[in-house]
Amino acid sequence: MDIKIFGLKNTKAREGIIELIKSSISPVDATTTMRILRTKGINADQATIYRALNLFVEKGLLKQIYFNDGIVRYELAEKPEHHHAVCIKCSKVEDITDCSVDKLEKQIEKKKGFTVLSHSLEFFGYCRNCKTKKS
Amino acid sequence: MDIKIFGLKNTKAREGIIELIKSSISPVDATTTMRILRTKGINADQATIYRALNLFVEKGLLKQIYFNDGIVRYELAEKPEHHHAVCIKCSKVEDITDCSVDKLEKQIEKKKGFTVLSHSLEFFGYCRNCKTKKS
DNA sequence: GTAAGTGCAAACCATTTGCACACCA
DNA sequence: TGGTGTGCAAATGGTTTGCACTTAC
Repeated sequence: MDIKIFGLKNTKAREGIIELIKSSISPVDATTTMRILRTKGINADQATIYRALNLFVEKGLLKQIYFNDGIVRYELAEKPEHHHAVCIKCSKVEDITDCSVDKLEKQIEKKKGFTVLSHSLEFFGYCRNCKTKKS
Repeated sequence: MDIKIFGLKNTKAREGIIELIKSSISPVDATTTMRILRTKGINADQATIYRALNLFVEKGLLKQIYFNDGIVRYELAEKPEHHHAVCIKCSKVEDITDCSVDKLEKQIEKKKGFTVLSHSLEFFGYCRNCKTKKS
C-alpha cells in the first residue's frame, strides 16, 4: 500500500497502522492499534495514531465503525458493503454480507423524500460458541 | 406514568424526564434533557439526570439510541420497533417503521449460528427540506 | 426513621489540540 | 530547506462516581 498517492508522507507509524488494519479480521480501535504497534517496536504517541486514523478516513482509505460502546473502530474502506454481528460475550465480530439495505433506502427516499447517504447496521447477540454458555 | 411500579421513588426530576421524553418527537440526550427541565423550573444536576436515565434504561422504561456522534440519546422503550433517518444538515430525525430486519436476523441465525438479541440501524442523509439546499 | 435520591466536585476515558521539535521529500 | 509529521502535555466533552446531605414514603 503506497500512501504517497494520497499526498501523504510515508512514516513507520502510518505504515504500521495500514498493515495492522489490513491484516485484522475485525475493525480495530485506536488504543488497540497503539498497543499492537508497540509490540512491533513502533512506539507512536496516541496523538499520532488518532491523527493518522482520521487522516486515512478523510482520504477515503479507512472507514469508521460504531458498535455503540463509545469507541470508534476502523476498517479498510475498500471492503465491500457489509455489516457486523458483534458477540456481546466474547466480542467476536462476524461480517454480514448479502444484506440488502438498499431496498429499504429506496423506500425511504420514496416515502419520506429523505436521501440516504450512508447507514449503520450492527447486530448484537451471541456467536455460535457463546450461545451455549450464556453465563 | 407511575414510576413506583418499578420500585422507584417519585421525584420532580424523574417525573420531568419521563414527561419530556414522552412528549418529544425524537430521541433526547442528557444535556438537552437537563436544559429543557431547567426552563420548566426543575434544576436537576447532571449526575441526577444521568443516573435517572440509566436507571430507566435498566428498568426497561427507556431505550438508548446511538447516532454515531458520541452522544447517547433516549426514547421510550414502548415505542414499536423502528429505526431513524437522521438529517446531517438540520439534525431532524424521522422514524422509519415497516422496516423488516427480522428477515435478516433469521438469515444470520441460520447461516452463522449467531443469535441476534438486538440491532442498531440508522440512516444518515438529507431530509426533504435540506436536500434542495445541500450547501 | 430509613432507604433511596440528590448535589457537588472530582474522576474517567476516548479523543483532540497547541506548540516546539524532528524528519521526509 | 520547507512543509509535513510527531511527541508531550494539557484541554475537551460526555459520562460516571464518592461522599455527605436531603427527601420520599
